[in-house]
Amino acid sequence: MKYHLKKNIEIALISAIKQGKIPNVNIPKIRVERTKNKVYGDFASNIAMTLAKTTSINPFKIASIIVKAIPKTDVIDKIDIAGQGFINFTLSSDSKLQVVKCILATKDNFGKSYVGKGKCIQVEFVSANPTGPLHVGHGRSAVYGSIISNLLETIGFKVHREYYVNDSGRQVNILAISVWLRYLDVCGENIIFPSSAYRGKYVIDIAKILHANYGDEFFYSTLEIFTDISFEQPDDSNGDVYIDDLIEKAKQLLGQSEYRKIFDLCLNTILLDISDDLSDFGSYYDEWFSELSLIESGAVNKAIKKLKCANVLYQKDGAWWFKSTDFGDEKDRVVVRDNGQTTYFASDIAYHLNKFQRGFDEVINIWGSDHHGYIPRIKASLAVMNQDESRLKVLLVQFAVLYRGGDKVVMSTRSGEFVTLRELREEIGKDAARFFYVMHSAEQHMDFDLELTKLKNKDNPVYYVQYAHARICRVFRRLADSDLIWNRTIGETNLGKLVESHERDLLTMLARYPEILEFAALKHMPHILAHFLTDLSGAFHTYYNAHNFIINDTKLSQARLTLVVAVRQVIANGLTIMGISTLESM
RNA sequence: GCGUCUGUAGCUUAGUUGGAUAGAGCAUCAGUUUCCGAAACUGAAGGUCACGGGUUCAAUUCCUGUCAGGCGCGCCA
Repeated sequence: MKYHLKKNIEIALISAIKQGKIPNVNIPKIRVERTKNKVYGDFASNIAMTLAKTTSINPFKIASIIVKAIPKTDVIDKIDIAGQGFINFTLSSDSKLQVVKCILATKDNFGKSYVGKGKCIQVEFVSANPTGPLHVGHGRSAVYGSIISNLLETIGFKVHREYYVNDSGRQVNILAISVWLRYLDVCGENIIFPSSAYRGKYVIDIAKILHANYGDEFFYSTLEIFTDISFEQPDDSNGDVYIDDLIEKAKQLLGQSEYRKIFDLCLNTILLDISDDLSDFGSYYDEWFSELSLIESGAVNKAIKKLKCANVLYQKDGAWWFKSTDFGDEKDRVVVRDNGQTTYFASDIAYHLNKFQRGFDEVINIWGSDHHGYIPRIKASLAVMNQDESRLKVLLVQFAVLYRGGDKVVMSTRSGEFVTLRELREEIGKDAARFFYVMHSAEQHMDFDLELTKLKNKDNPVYYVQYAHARICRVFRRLADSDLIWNRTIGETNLGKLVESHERDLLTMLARYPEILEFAALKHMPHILAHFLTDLSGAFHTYYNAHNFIINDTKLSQARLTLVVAVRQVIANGLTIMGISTLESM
C-alpha cells in the first residue's frame, strides 16, 4: 500500500514537472507513513514540505499541485492537504476490508514476508559461562535473542541460533575444583572451602552426582592436597593465586585424564541444565559452539598467527599483546599470557573469524551491556584479518533490576543469594516472564516488579493479550451452544457492513501487522510487537464491550464474527513469534 | 578521571532514517453487568519531554555543554 501511494506521488511529481508547474529539481526520497491520528486519514506524506526549500514554493501550493496530478484509483477514497502541507490519504472502505480475507486465507502465514530474501543471519545470545545455573539477568537476553531470531525468520531470513560455550579457561576450572572439593566432603574429608570458589548449592549437587558415578575414584586426603599450597588469606587478597594453585595441584594429583572426567561431568551437567532451562523458557538453539573445540582444533593458534603476520602483535612482560589501540580501543590487549596460555579474547578472535568463515551474511551478537567495552577490540581483530566488520552487529541488552513489591531484590553470586531463571519461571510462569522482559526496549534500563507479573488483570499485559484471544474463543463456544455456526463465506461477502468506528480501527490495526513485523525485525526491536499486540487486544476489548457479535441480523453477525476470527489469528501469530502461549480459555 | 548507555505524568514506560494536539498502563477520582466471561469497558485529572545553547520551514528525536544515574576500564570470562 505504501509502495502504491509512493508510486502515485512520483507519477504526479513527474507530470507536474513536465508541465512546468514545479521547477525541475532533484526529487527527494518520497516518504509515506501511517498517520498517528486517524483524523488525518490512513497515510500521509511530507513530500511538499521537503520540496519547499529547493523549489522555493510554499509547501501548501506544492501539495495542491501534486494532489491534482495524482491518478485516480479505487484504492484511495480521498486526498487532503492539511497542516503545513501534509498530503493525507484516506483509503477506500473496500480496500481496507481486504486484509480480513487475506488473514483468513493465509492463517498462520499472515505477516510473513520475504524481505530477508533468504539471507543467512547468525544470532548468538545468552552464552553465559557454564559455571552455574542461569539467573534472571540472563533471562532478558534469552527472550530478546529468541524473539529477534523469530522475527527475522518471519520476514524471510534464514536464522542460525547459537550459544557460545565458554568451556575453556579459568572459570570452568574453578567450577571443576569447587565440585571436586565438595566431592571430597562427600567422601568424608573435612575441607575448608575457599571463598573464591563457587559456593552455590548446585556445586554440592554435582559433587554428589560425581560420587554416585565414580565412587571414591578421585579421592585424595587433605594432607596430600594442601601440602605445598600457601594458606588462603582471611581477607581473600590472594584468592586468585590460591585457587589457581589448587587447580594445578588437582591436575597433578589426578592426572590429565582423571581431571578431565571431573571437568566433563561438571560441564555436561551444567550445560544440560542450561539448555533444559532455556527450552522450557521458550528459547531454542540450533547450535552449541564450544570454545574448547577452537583451541583443540588449532583455530586459536591459527588466528594468532594471522595477527602476527599482520604485524599487530608485540611481546611485553613475557606476554603477547594485540595493538588494538591502533583501531580505536582504549588499551592494548593480551592474547597470549606469559604462561603460554591463550586468553578468552584470543578464543573470541578465532570464534568470530570462524563465524565469518561459515559464510553468514550477517552476524548478530546479543551481549549484556557490561560487555560494551569489548566491541572495539573484536571489530579491530576482524579488520586486521581482512574481514568486513560491518557484517557484525552487536546488540546490547541493559540489565533488569528485580523488585518485589517496592523492594529491590539484591543479588550476589558469591553469597549464593541470587534468583535463578528457573525460580523466576516457577514463580511467575514462562509467558509472563517473556512478556515482561520484552515489553521494553532493550537499551532501556528496566525495573521488573515480580508482584506485578503475578497479577491476573490488565496491570499484567500478558493476561490482557491472552485474554483477548481466549475471549474470542469463548464467543465461538457460545455460538456453538446456541446451535449456530460461523459461515466464512457469508461473513466475507458482508464485510461491507462493518462501519462502526471500532471496526474501522481494528481493520487498520490488522493491516499494520505485517509492517510492524518488518520494522521490529529490521530494527531489532521486539518490544514493538509486544506493544502492538497490547494495542490490538485493547481495541478488541473495547469493541467487545461496545457491540455484540451474536445477533439476529445474520449478515452483520457473520461479518463481525469474521472480523473477530481475523483478530484472533493475528494475536495468535504474534504471540507465537514471542514464544508465548495462546490460550483458548483461562 | 576516561569511555559508553540512559534521563518523557506520582510510578512503569511508548514515541527510530526530524513532522500535525508527546501516546499507553498503574495509582487517583467519577461511572458501566437483567446483555457473547467485569481477567473487560467509558470518562476526568495529571507533562517547562533533566537543564542551557545550536542546526532548520519543523527538534522528545540531530549536534554541543552542564547535571544525575547504570555499566565498563584484569595476563577473569
